[in-house]
Amino acid sequence: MDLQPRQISQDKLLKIGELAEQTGVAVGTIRYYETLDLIHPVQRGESGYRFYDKSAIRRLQFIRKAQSLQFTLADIQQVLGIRQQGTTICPLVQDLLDHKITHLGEQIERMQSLKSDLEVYRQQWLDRPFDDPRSQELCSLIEGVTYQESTPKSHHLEKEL
Amino acid sequence: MDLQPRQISQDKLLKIGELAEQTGVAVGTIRYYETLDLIHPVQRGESGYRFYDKSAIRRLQFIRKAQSLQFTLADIQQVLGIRQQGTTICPLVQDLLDHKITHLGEQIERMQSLKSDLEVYRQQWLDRPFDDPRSQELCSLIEGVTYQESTPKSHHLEKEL
DNA sequence: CTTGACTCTATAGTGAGCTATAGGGTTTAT
DNA sequence: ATAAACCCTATAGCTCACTATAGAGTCAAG
Repeated sequence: MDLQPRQISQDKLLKIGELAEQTGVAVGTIRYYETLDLIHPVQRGESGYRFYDKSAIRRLQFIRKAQSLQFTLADIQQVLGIRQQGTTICPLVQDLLDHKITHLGEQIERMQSLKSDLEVYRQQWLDRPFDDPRSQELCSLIEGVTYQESTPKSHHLEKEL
Repeated sequence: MDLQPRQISQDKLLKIGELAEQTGVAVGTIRYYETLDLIHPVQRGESGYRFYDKSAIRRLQFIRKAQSLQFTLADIQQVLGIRQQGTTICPLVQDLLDHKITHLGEQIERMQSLKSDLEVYRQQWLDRPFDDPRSQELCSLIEGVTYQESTPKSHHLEKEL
């Protein structure tokens, strides 16, 4: 009956499938993210269809980048959620960022250390003939690598990022 | 009736609770790892109790280290499993190591890049007064960071490690 | 004006890595 | 000899991040 169901459209808006295609994030995943308040459509059509603007693309890209770096959706929720509430909670953001930066630094160090452990291991493996019985010992190269964590409860770190 | 239930004990063996305490890995988790063949007791008492030697401690530490660096239990299974079968599958180990080393390098790079993004973001946040309306824009600093992945299907990487 | 591709909601299932519980047996200290 | 603290198996449940399914409505092309 109405001529234009998308009244507000300044630019062209994207339906969820189009957004999915442009970002490589599955439709179902986008809807799932919405239940977590990670992303919302700028409007809904009368039919209930979701419509997104271009910022949704950047938003999804940000989420994917953070995720690929081991940030959980809860982490991302925090960062994005705090933003939405304006600037009154800056110290909180500050803490969060400091925390993440520190943890990231630690994790990079540990990954670098494991990487060189593995490189040593690989080199030893290469230098040795297949049937050398001492290959058994090589495991100590891996098993023996020093491993100190900041907290005694080893599970803590993984949740800290 | 028998004087020493632990016949073979050259050194003193650990019961599962002691192993758990010494490593910080929960008893239930150790039993769970056993179902995955990641670790086994050196013997069972007549009662069915598990007894471990010291190598079990190093084994669990290795597993935790690898895990904290995003290796899955399946990855660890492979590395440890291959070891157990001797040296006949060296090329496979080689591939696995190469693969992991490469991926680790990539991930380190990406983490470094995110870290500096976050440092910029934090600095900007610090430089700006709490009530500055432009704080909104800061999000583009995070949302706008360049994000290129090696594969178009973004989910692949996480499973590759 | 119908067909097919798309969308909606709601709910259930997946896999990884555990954690908890039930219902029992064993060891150890008093 | 009895109670606490430990151990056993088997099974169920949990969190995270999705993915799939059912059952229904909507939109765009021919």
